[in-house]
Parts: sequence; structure tokens; C-alpha cells
Amino acid sequence: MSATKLKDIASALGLSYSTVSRALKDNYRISEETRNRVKAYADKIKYKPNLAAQSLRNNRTRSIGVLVSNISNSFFSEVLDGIESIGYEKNYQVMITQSLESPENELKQMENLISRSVDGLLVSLCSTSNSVELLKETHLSGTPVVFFDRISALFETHKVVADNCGGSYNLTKHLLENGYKKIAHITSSPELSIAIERLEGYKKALAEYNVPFDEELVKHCLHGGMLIEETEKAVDELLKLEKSPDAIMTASDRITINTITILHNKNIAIPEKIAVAGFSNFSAPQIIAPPLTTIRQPAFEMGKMAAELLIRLIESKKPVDAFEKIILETELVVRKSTIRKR
Amino acid sequence: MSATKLKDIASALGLSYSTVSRALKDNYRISEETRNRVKAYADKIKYKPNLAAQSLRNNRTRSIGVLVSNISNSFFSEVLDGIESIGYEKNYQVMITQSLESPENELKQMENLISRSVDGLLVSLCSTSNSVELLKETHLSGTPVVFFDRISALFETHKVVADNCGGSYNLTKHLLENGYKKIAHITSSPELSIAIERLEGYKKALAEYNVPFDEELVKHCLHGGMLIEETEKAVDELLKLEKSPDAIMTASDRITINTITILHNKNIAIPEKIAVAGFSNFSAPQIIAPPLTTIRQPAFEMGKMAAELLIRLIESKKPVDAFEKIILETELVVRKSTIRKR
DNA sequence: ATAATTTGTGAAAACGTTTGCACAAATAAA
DNA sequence: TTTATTTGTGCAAACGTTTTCACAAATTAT
Repeated sequence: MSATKLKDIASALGLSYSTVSRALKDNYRISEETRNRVKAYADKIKYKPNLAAQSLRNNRTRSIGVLVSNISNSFFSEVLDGIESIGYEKNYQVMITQSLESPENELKQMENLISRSVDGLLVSLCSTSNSVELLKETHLSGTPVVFFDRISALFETHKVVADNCGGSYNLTKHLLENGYKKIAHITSSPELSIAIERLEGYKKALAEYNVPFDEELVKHCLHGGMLIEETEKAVDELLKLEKSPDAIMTASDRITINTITILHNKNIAIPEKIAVAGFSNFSAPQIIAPPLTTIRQPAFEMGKMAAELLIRLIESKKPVDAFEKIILETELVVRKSTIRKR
Repeated sequence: MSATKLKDIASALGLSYSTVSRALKDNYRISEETRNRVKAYADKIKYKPNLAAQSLRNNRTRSIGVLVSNISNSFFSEVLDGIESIGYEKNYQVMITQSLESPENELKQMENLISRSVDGLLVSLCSTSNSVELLKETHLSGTPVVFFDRISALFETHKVVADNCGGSYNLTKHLLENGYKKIAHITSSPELSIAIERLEGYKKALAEYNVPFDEELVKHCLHGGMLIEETEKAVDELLKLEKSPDAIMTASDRITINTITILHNKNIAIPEKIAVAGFSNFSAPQIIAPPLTTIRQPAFEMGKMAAELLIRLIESKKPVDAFEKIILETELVVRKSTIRKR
């Protein structure tokens, strides 16, 4: 009933463990003949090496750990899809964990992954992360770490990100060019790298079009829109402003959905009264009322790139010389939610 | 640099490995005093047992394997979220793989998980699965298997499913009661358990309202709507029918999105010309044009239940007597896509 | 011919745990 | 007091690999 072992092959073929082991890895001085005999027999009895034993011996698990804030967030689930596809291709097991935006969870999950001796780590930080120190140690002790999406300024390492600044610049510019003057920005926690970068692009576009930046038009949802109340508060405050905005740029899927829902409930016409557009990896922006102008991030691609980079780092013999930073382009798709009929 | 080991504790405290090991597991005759001393020191030096060594020795990995068809499908990503939440709670690592609806992938992924000696398996089969034999073996060899969502008639084991039949019955009934007579059903591969059950509920409702069942009104998308073309073909064929349908009930998120997109493109008004409703775990059905009547499955809950059951099976000493089948209720939410103004 | 090298294989240690068994010390029963 | 039992600890084997070292046989160089 129990699985086949090296010993089974060895005794069946009258060889020693060592010879069998070496024959299967064909990296040593084993005669062509023996090698083939061993491999044929291993195939025949469907030998599968015991991975626990291999890990114990080799200190390698052929697995990578992933930390995201939330698996079921559509952006992250696409990223995970990409990571898994590379894991499958390169024969690495992917271990997925989520922080749920809690720094305590994040730290525990990270420790957990490390104690499972994953060969590398793929991390998208939570907004108030305090696990950077642990990551530094991990990195130093030889387990490579690649950040994606949400990175940390406190720890210089390999990174794969979307061009957040460029994306929000393009989107803001699009709004400005279509005659919107008072553009609000509802974004997530101000500590997040992505929020900072998106704000930057927004400011850059405003400056270019000589529209003064107005602090009051920027609202933060500290929970990234997990709670609709925080978006509600943001929208309400915007509507109460003396000169309330004629467009809202949102920074995430959830915030986008919340904002639209709220405006619908208040019977505020989009885009006639207020235009809406945002960062989104929504699966169907075209069937929203109204079809939504979006900045789409290459999430699947990001997962693939990050996983490929990580595995490259894992498998490179020498410690890699320089940190790589890969920036992926975003895509602006204009739909009706930002186009007023004349 | 390297992690701390049992030996470190043992030599620091002048004890043997065995005593330290037993003290940490407090399941043997170790004096209160020694136990505390060991634990305190272990805490102090942040001792983390080597999991590879433990697995090798115990034949347990404290991990469970999951197979879904696609991580980024919103239904599955919610399920995964649920599974992960229980895994975290019970301290099991979750290893997620996807079949991408390919039986070959499915089999490979399954073998992979098994060779990693996961303690149990959580499986949602792909439509033309041929890995049931392997699962049977696995089950017999003592690794429990729990099916969720898409189950197999060929293998009797533990199951967690939504009430697909009841759900589609309710939805069909809702349509019938709102005056729709010719209700089409666009569903996925006819081999899938969920498709079979949903068709059944549909037929049951029709029969109850004395509407004859019409084979021509049922269309299958073999790839579950991954390719928009297959939905396009289905819709086209329906529209070409002598008496084309006045309502369409869709069986999955992707098919729903595709159908709505296609009808929009053809300028066919929903629900005035054709009503649309479907099974969906879309994150925002309320902001679709028009707001979508849906049957929502308790995906997160399903993941939790399945994971809890599996872990219970893993940790129960005796082989469990009977197979459990948990059926979760679905929720019908009526919105404008099925309500005609009078 | 002998010496040096190459080639193929095996013995055994190591990776870090857990656990059956043995055994001494302390306690309880006779 | 002697014997039986309980209590606390240590030794050593086992889990299934990989790999260093050793060594015999075959080949090549001298």
C-alpha cells in the first residue's frame, strides 16, 4: 500500500541506493546502461521520490510562498492565476496565504511560510505592514523575496509593479481633456505604495493642465473599500463641498463598485452629473451601468513575471548582483462613464 | 545563520533530544519543571521545528491540497478564500492547483499534490475528468477526499455542494410567475454535476407550471463560457428559433456576462425583449445594466464547510463510518433584469 | 611490464525529528 | 526491609533521500 521507495528499486535491480539515486538524477558517472535500467524500472513501478526526505536532505522544497491581502479580490486572484501557471510550468508548488490587511496576520503567515522552508517569497504587503524586518532577514539568509504590486520603501529588493503613476496620469489627463475640471480621487490607505504612486500621477496631470491641486478632493478609504461605509463617507464629503466634483477617479475595484452603487442610490447620473473612472480588474466593465472607463492592470502578467523572476533568483547559483524592478504598462479603456454627450 | 534545532535546546539545557521533543509536545511523562524550562527556552530562541523532518518522520504534512478549475473565477476564488480561512485557523497549509478544465492537467496536479503527501484533498472536478480512479486509490490509502461543487457520480465520498437543483427551480419559478413563457437555459458542459442538477430544477419548475420542456431551448457551452464564441453561437441559435425565448437563465458567471454583452451588442433590451438571470457570484450584480437577478451560491461558506469537514476527517482516528453530504442553500435575489414594467 | 588515470559502484553518514525501549531514581505497597 | 510500581530521562533506531569518500575494475600513459 505504501509508496515505492529508492530501496525497492535498488533491491529489485541488485544495486545500491546511491547508484539508483544518481541514475535518476543523471548527473554523475553512471553507465548509460545502468541509468536506463533504473529509469525504466522506476517508470514501471511509478516511483515518486519522497519530497519530505528530499527537502530534509537538500534544504529545498520546490515551493514558493505567496502573500496577498485577499485571495478573492479580483485583481489578486488574477495575479495568483498567473503565479500558479508559472509554478505549474516550472514544477514549483505555490503556497498562497492572505493577510486580510492585518499586520498581525501578515506576520504570522510570513513566519508560517518561512517555517515551511519555501524556496522563495512573493509578497504584496498590507497597508500597515510590520513584517519588513522579517523579510530582510529572510532575504539575507538566502531565500529570495520579490515584491509585487504593493512594495515597501523600507526594503530594497526585486519588484514587479504596474505603472501606477503613469496609469493615473493617463486617466486624469483623459478626464481633463474631456472637460472635467474638479476631479476627485478616492483612494486607499495613504501608506500604500500604489496609493502614493497613483496620487502622484494624478497630481502630475493636474499640474500639466494648470489645475490647482486641492487636498479636499482626495479621500482615503483606510480599508480599501472593504467597508462600504468608508466610501459612503468619502462620497458624502465630496458632495458637500462648495464646488462638488464633476468627476471621481477611484483607485481600486471595491472603491469603484462602492462609488457607483452609492451614486446610483442617490440618483446621481453618471457621467452627466459626475463622471466615474478607476483602476479596475473587474471582469466585465462593459456591462456596468454605464459602461465603465477603466485603467486595467496586467494582473495575470504581473503574477507570471513575478513568479518567473523569483524562480530565476532561486535557481541562480550566485547571489544576484542587482535588484530588478519590472514596471508593467497599464491600459486605459475609455467607455461611456466618462463621456458626456454634447 | 541557520535555524535553531532541537539539539540546540538540548545541549543548552543539558537534556537529551527526546526529552526536549517530548516536553514541547507535552504528551508524555515529563516533569512540570523540565517542560516549562524547555518551553521557555524554545520561546526565547524562537525555535521552529523543521517541518520536512517532521513530515518524514510522521508521514503528516499539515497541509491540504485543493483542485479547482480556475483560481480567478470569482466563484472559486471565494471558495478558496473560505478554505484558506479555515486552513489558517487550524494551522494547515493550503496548496492550491487548477485544472483549467483540462483532464490531463487535472491528473498531473492531483499526482503532484499526492506526491507532496498532503493530508487530504479538496476537489472540484473538471468536466471531462479522468482522475477519479486516482482519487479512489488515494482515499483507500487513507488520505481523505472531499468533493465540493462539481462532484462525480463515479465515486462515492464526502461532498459539499450548493442546492443547484433547488436554486434553478426557484429561479425558473420566479421567471414563470412573472409571465415568462419561453425560458431558455444556457449552461455549461452537460457532463458536469452542477449542469445536470441545474437542468433538473429547471425542468421541475416547468413541469409544475405545465410548460412543456423544449430541448431546443437548452444550450451548452462546453468551455463554460471561457470562449465568448460558444455563448454567441448559443444566443444566435436561440434568437433564430421560430418562437425565440423571452427569458434566458444562465448557469455561470462567465456565461451570464457573455450573454448580457451579446444582447447589448445586438441592442436587445433586457428585460423588455428578453429577461436575463443566472447563477452568479459576481461581486456587483447591482450595478450591471440592468441590475441582475441572480442565484447566489454561498461560495465562501462552501469553502469553509469543505475544509472543516476535510480536516475533521484527517484528524479523526478511526476511518469515518458514513459519507457526509452537505447541501448549502442558494439565495435568489430579484433585480430589474427579470421585472417588466407593466 | 608497471604506474597513473578514469569509470562505475557501494558503504555509510547526514538532514532533524519522533518514539519504543531501557533504566535509574523516587515513591508506594507488602 | 524488600518488592512492586510510578516517574522522569536517555539511547538509539527509524523516516527516505543525497553525497562524500573509498575502492575495485577498466582504461590509458609511461
